[in-house]
Parts: sequence; structure tokens; C-alpha cells
Amino acid sequence: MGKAEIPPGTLYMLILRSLESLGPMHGYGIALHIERMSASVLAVEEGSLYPALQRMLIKGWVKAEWGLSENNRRARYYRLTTAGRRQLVEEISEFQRVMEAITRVIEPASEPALST
Amino acid sequence: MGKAEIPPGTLYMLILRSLESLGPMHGYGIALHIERMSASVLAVEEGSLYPALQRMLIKGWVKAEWGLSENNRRARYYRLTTAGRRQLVEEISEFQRVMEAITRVIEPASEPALST
DNA sequence: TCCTTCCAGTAGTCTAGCTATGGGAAAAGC
DNA sequence: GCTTTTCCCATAGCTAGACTACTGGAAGGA
Repeated sequence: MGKAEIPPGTLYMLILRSLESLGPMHGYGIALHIERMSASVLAVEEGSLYPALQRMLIKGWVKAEWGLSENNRRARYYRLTTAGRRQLVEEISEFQRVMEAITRVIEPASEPALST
Repeated sequence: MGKAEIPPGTLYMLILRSLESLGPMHGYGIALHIERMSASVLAVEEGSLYPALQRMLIKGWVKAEWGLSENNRRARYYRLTTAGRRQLVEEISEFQRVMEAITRVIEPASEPALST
């Protein structure tokens, strides 16, 4: 059923938003959260998630710290920075702007196109 | 103002939908239509549009035919095929499915996350 | 004659998500 | 005790597809 793919350009937003909800969390927990909140429509592959987190560290949107998970495992906890929160607000706003624009293009219910 | 970018993965859908509205149309007309319907939020670059149309020809979603534009210029008119219409329905449906999923992740209004 | 508008296309770059792979440690099953 | 599963991290290499920058040409008006 669910192909469960992440549309390019939305992963940062999903991760940032998850961290805002969850507080400091490790990668695995972020992925679980996204999958659960989306009712399994979205599935974040590890090969997408960890590189994205690395880039986000470099961009300064998150900070990382090693710790122990609730399951007593070594885990790297990511925490939103101020820049990360700012980025999240921007991304959501831009996302909604573009989605509304796309909707305006595809929505004008299929007039049968009588032309010709 | 408008960065006017096309989210990767949505261009086919926008083109297919434009052709459904307009009937057979040349590339330039498709681009204008998308820009107008989106109130200039979306701008399709020629370097994105024409390669996409080529790929759509190969996939069999459109057929092309040379003709004369309303401005008396040589133009290549693209027409939806049956497969193209089927594809459009699928793309819109999948798009909405994924957008709803993303909304479920980002929407749960920012509870202040009192945690620490 | 020049400039703008209209129209088509290609080459090469880059972002970023994916597959595939390789760890390793804790808990649970046998 | 041994094995399997679950949890957790990370990288290398591939690929789709949108972008910039460019070439090219004809119509029509200034």
C-alpha cells in the first residue's frame, strides 16, 4: 500500500517539527514519530534521516549530544536551536504558500474541456 | 518576493493538469498557465519544462505535434493521451494523500513544549 | 534596423532522498 | 549460554529531477 516516500524538500520541516513536539530526541525516535503521526503514510529511511541530521547540525538548526535512550541504549539526542525554530516557522510558511499555489492550479475541477 | 519554485515531483502533475484544462497546448502556453493560475507563486523555468515534456513523451503521457501558435509562430502542441489522464488522476490522488500525511505531522499546533 | 516577445531545446550542476551495507550493544527468546 | 530481534548510528554510491546558463530562430513593432 503505502509507498511511504518523503517529498523532496519536506524532510527538514518534518524533523524540525518532530523535535519541537518531542523535545530532545534521537534519530530513531524522530523517525518513529513521523511514521506514527502520518499513520504510516510517510516512512523516513535511515539513509535519508541521518545524512539530513548531519546537514542540519552543520546548518546550526540542531545540536547533538550523546546519551542513553529509554531502552538503555547509546543514542544521540538532537535538540532544536533558536535558528532551528526560526527555520521551522519559515519552512512551514513557505510550504503552505506553495501548496496553496499548487492547489489553485490543480483544483479548478475538471471542466470537460469542450474545446475542439 | 515569490521565489517561485516547483517542488520536485509536482511538475508532471502541474503540466498534465494544465493540458487537461487547456486542451492541446505548446510548452510556453503551459508555463504561462501554471504561472497565472498560481498567481505567480510558481514559475516553470524553460530548462525544467522542456526536459520534463521530453520525458513525458517517452513515458507516453502526451503526444506532440508541430503547428502554428495563435501568434503565428512555430510551436509544438502537446496533447494528453489516455495514459496521461490516468497518470494525472493517480498523481493528484497520491499528492493529496501525502499532503494530508504531512499536515498531520506538522499541524498538532505548537504545544509550547514546556519540557525543560 | 534593432529590440522585444514568443517558442524550443541542450549541457552541465546540484540537492537531497533512496538502496545497500556495515557496525554494535541491549533485551528477549530458546 | 547462544541466537535472534530490536534498537540505534552512519556512510557510499545511485538516481530523479529541477536549476542555471546557454544557443537558436522567427514574428512584429519601434
